[in-house]
Amino acid sequence: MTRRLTSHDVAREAGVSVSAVSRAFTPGASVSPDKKARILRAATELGYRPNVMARAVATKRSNVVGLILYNETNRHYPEVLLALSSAFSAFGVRVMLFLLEKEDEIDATIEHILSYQLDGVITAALIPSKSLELLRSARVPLLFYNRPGMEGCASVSCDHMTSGSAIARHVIGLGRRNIALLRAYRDSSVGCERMMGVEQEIVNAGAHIVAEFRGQFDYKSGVAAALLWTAKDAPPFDAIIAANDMMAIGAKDALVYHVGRSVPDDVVVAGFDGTEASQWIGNAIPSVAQPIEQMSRAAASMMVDRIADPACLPERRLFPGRLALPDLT
Amino acid sequence: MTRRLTSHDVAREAGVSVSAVSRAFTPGASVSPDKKARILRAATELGYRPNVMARAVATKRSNVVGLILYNETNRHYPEVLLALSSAFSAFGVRVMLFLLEKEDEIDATIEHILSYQLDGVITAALIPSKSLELLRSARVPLLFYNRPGMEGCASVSCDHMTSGSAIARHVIGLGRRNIALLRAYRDSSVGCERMMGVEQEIVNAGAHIVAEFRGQFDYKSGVAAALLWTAKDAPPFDAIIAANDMMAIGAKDALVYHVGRSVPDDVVVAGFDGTEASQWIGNAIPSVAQPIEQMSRAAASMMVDRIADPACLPERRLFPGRLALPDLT
DNA sequence: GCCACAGTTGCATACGTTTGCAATCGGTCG
DNA sequence: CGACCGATTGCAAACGTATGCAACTGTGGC
Repeated sequence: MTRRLTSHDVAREAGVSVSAVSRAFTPGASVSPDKKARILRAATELGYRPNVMARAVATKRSNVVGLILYNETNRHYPEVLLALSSAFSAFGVRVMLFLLEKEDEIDATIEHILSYQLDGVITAALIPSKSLELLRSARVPLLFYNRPGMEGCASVSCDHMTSGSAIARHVIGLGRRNIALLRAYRDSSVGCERMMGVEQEIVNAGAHIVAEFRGQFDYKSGVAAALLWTAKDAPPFDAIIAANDMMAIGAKDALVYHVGRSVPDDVVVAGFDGTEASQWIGNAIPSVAQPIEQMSRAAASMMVDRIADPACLPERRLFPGRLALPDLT
Repeated sequence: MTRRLTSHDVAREAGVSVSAVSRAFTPGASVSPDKKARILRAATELGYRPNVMARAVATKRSNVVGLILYNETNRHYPEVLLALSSAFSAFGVRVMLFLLEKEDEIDATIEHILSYQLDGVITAALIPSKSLELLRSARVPLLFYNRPGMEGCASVSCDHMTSGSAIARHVIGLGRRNIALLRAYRDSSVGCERMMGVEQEIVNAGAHIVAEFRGQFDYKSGVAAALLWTAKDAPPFDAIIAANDMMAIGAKDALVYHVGRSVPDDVVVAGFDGTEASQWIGNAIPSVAQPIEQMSRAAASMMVDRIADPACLPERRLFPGRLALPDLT
């Protein structure tokens, strides 16, 4: 039964005290260079690595942040998770994932997070004010990702409204005037902001919203909307703008394969997120991509700052979307 | 400056010792029912939650497992991550993500993992024998996910070979005899196993492999392969089987939109993974889905077992793929 | 030779929990 | 009534690290 190596073992091996070992592994601590070298040599020789958990208990800092995500089918979040995890690792910070299976798990999740002594929390989910208060009183820095966020809370978001205006301008620039809007459900802040931008641009340009439908961000919703809009008695339209790419692709497929319309000749179909699929030759959906890399890096660095100085101002950073137009070769 | 609540606070409030508080929060510990109730009441009243880090130090068990993934564009892994995280949360175990940006980070990552005192490690990446030895000597249970794994290592995988046979049988059942193979790079075990199954079935059925190409699991590779195979002097083919859906969709798109072939009439294109995109009307790619949910649940329960009893046999569980045929309505 | 001083070092304590052990308690059985 | 037994309880020592503080070192200035 081999016991795990501790700083005591290294101290004995190098002929110094445990304090010295601890200091050798703490950047900027007061150790003479030669002693530090001797300790590090002994450590690598024995195969010692400081115990992060014990360090966390002693310093009250875990170097781990929590990430709260919905377990929805939205294929966008996994990508965000990877980008965030990668961005944080540049700061030596790890990410622990907290998935919400159901809406009402959020309070229990916050309780979990509190007991994990995390240094901070990034959430892509809304947080009820009760839990928000809990986090605040425990002084754990909070950062909203793509959420409007509360007053006094830091956030990193894509500027969905101007993204909406941009895609609408592009569609209108293609000569379309009668536009059908494939919205998301009402409490999706991202979906609402996008569509607000879209509407505003349509109004400004004097084009028309001829039909609306609320979907669930998924392929099926797109199909359903397109079928509904092409039933008889439905008003004619020459463009569809959907709140995300999945719905746009669903609508496009239904138009082409079920109804026999030509896309983009008869109808231009546009979406959001700039997913890979939107750029495939077979889909060729104009879209607006979120700058996930930049947003993640910003989130990571803001979080690290807030951990270092909790009194740091709750900045809200907005990143513009990037128009992603399919390469029609 | 409010200090964090500790078991001492609860003990004082409830008029008991810290040990009693600890036992009240430890299932199966020896506390009288009424005292336990009093403690829990005091705890919720104060808003106390045990400190998981400190507990981890004391018990040498963190209730956190590490998950090693490649940061590749493979859209399949994020889904696995979510499923695993969800499966583990049923056991009260959290998942900490370790992303490999580059191939050579694996050893450094293992070092990190060791210093995090994780209870176990699930890896979708190969692990060099040096690091493997490190993990083994630290007695941290290891589980390979969709990797052949070493001797004596537990693993959970999809049975890619029979999946390959199944999809090939399906393609041949559609009357195709001249099949082009869109392989993955040589060191992808998943890709190789799939193609071995495919080849075996083709040979058994007396059909022919008329062309081969190695891709990178991405859309672009599929496009490139299809263009290559339809250049003049290339042998004719009536089916393509690709090592995953992305490549299959790329090949299909190139055939349809660049070359003007009809899919599936002229050429049947099949893939692997049963992604949502493969089932879209516009793609309609026959595929084989991995039973991610079941695999994740199996992985979680195996890992939990191995944590409880490290001497537990290194079982290898293989799950059959599920044929995913597009709904051609 | 003495003092001030900056840089090192180790001791001891703290971090918040768990747990072995011994003590205590109440009850039952002979 | 005493002995024994099981359940409960608190004390104290872990777990592995960080760090304030005092002691110690060697240096230079007067």
